[in-house]
Amino acid sequence: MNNVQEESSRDQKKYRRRLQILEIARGIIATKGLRSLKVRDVAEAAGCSVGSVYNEFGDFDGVILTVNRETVQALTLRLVAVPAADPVRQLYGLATTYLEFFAEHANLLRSLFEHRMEDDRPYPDDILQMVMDAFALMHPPLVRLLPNADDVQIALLSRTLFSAVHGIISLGLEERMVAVPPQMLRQQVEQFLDAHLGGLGILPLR
Amino acid sequence: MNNVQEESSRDQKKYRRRLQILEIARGIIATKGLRSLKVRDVAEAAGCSVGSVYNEFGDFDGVILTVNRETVQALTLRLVAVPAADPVRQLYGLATTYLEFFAEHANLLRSLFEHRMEDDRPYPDDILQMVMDAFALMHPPLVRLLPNADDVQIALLSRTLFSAVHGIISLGLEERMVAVPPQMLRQQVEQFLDAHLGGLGILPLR
DNA sequence: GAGTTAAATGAACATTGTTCAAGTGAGTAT
DNA sequence: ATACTCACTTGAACAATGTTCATTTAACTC
Repeated sequence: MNNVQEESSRDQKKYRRRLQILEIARGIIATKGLRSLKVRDVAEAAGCSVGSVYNEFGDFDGVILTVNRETVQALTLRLVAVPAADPVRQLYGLATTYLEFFAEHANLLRSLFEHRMEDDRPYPDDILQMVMDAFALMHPPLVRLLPNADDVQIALLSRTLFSAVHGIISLGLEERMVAVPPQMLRQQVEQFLDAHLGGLGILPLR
Repeated sequence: MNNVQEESSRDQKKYRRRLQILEIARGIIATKGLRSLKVRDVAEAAGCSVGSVYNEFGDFDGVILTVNRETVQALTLRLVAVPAADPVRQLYGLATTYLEFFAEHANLLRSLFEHRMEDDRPYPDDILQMVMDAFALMHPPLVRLLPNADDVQIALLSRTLFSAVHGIISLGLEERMVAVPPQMLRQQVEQFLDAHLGGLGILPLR
């Protein structure tokens, strides 16, 4: 039972620390990259022992995967908030929103796409599914714009188009590779959509 | 001076072992992924001490980067061999050749695009330049197909288009993500080019 | 308050990248 | 042929980092 001095139960404390660990890990990944994430740094910053990190997440991959899971969730929140009134604007909105999110959280996105599991353990299915779902968000507007097309074809097209946008953005923001200026990148993505939608018989925005 | 028993000078031995180390490292990356590459494994397989690996490559990143360098070189060789007679076919050829190469050497390509340097050391410029140059191989055919376009615009378009193809392929081959069947992926890439070239006012192949 | 149990601890261990003092041997000079 | 030199090799030791677990702690229960 709770008394006055203890403001939180054991579970609440545990949960708070879990969040704290995740926040610290996310901060390190975001600012210094996944490769700079170290168990001891996280434990020290969270004011606990390394054992506690393992107790909470099983292994270190568990911390990374949880951060990655939350990254997809945050991305999805941003993407589903794109207005759906005009399907063409929605497609542009999805692309530029992805660009904005990627630019704001480049290292978190890289952690999501580049992290490899130890040995041959499989990547968690739920994360993969969330990524696939996010990439499928172009499906509804495409259905509206191509009412005569096969639904399976559109599903494929949706993934293809989003993957293409992903490629343009992820390589464009790759500072290793003489990065493209961010404003130019937006223009690049939009021009890409102009041409591609045009080629699909859809009247583009410009 | 050489005698009969020693078939090679010191330098030749050194060079041979360098090649051997690279071959072993490449094999491990290709079959088990970059994360499974270990100095001791490489040294043991090459029949030398870990110190010799360091002596030859400076640090372990040096081995990885040399493998990556050779990967881009091999990729470039394949891409420049694409026939240039018909610029439209050349564009399709570049894309499908990239797909083939990526499918054959998925882990080597991932090593190239996903490897991050320790700390904040910069990625070697020559490798970045080679990647950029490879991605610029769509420039000449695009110039021929869009004679009235600004050359800078075409340079941008070339990189955008290749980046898009890269995104489609790298995510499509990502076995983590319920990979797309390989033959379907080729069709996907070609349909992508159909639509995009069409949108650019270029008559596509199909 | 005593007992139970989940959680925390951190030292010890395992793995892996890195260094370096000592040894080796191919080339060279005499 | 012998001695010398110096670049290269070696592998043990070290450093950094992920992982485990016997012990301790403290929250909860009765």
